[in-house]
Amino acid sequence: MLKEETSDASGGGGSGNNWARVCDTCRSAACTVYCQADSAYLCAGCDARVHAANRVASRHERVWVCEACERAPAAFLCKADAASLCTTCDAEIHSANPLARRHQRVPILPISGCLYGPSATELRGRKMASAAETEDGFMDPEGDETIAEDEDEAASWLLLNPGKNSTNQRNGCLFGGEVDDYLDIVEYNSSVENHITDQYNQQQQHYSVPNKSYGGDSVVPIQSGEAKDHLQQQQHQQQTLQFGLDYESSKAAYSYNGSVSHSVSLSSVDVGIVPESTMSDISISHRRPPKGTIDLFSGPSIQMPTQLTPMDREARVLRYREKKKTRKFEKTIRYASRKAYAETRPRIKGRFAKRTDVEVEVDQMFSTTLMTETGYGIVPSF
DNA sequence: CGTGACTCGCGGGCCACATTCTAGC
DNA sequence: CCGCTAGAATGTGGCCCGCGAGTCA
Repeated sequence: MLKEETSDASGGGGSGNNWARVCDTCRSAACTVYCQADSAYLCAGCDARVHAANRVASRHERVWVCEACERAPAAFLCKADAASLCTTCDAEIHSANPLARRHQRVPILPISGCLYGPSATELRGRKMASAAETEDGFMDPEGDETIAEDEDEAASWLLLNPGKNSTNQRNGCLFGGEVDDYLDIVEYNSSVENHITDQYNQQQQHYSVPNKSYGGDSVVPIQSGEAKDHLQQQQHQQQTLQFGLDYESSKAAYSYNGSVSHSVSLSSVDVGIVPESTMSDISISHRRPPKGTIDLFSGPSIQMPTQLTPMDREARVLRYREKKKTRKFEKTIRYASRKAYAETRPRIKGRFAKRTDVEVEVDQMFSTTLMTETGYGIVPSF
């Protein structure tokens, strides 16, 4: 019904055009809230009317629309700017300069009922209780069997990330899939801090944002230019990478300045190409943890929860389903320069073959040209 | 209904080498 | 502590081949 034009609801509507999104119901007024259950953008009037219609509708969770682009659900509240921002705008605005990066932001909690009624804290409990209801929009249409399957699968791998979940739990809110997903990305940047926070600062009340010690932004994933276009690929990648993070190696990863922008002009860019320098920074912490540190895969760092409350399990399953919806299976290119080289290498039956001296010379010429045209950091071999 | 032969599609392995990273000095 | 160097590890794309699933007699 109202699901048309909402496919970009997951924060992708950031800076497409400057026009505010119109209400999906009346099609006349600018939307002010996004209803997660209906997947619809509504103006204040329609929101009040639709969600006051009955008790079920009144429990629909809504989030404010981004104040910057007015086209996507807000995911973060910037305290410094006193503005609600979607993930895209948040990333753009707060990666603009070092000062902006230090803005403290907190995830926006969904609201339900009357927008000026009960507090979000009260409503959170309701969401937990009603999460299994079909009108929450998360119910799997495939039926109970699939759900049980999902839950089993979810339980099998979601448990690998206890710290993150505990953070959300501490926050007292099960975020919508979009926000939660974003936090998973963010967690690449902030996992270290959150990990420590989880261990040593159980009293912290809200999702940890400040990150002064590393000079980077713990909330906004650094993205610019091409990298922003491949945010989703990075999501997947970073979700994977975060499991391999450890404190020492992540410190190195935090040293990047976030202003890297590479242009990729290869013909086969239909896969997610991650800016090389950024990814190399990431790879610092991923590929080979320095000796003397503990890899999460081999060490005892992951503390598997011995027992899950039904609420915990439900929350994890919901998060898993949301992630499952947004999974990206496209191959992610971590090093565009290596891709460029691989594409130019001679092959015999698909295998790389040794190059002749002539080919080496040609390749050197190509490398020089490519470097000047694309900005890749390709160093010709001598 | 069970079994063997055949086809089809998927996924892993292989290759060379530039790049990246670590250890040692 | 910093810089340099040597060596090891990593990642990249296209093709081949094995294996499982599906179909048919």
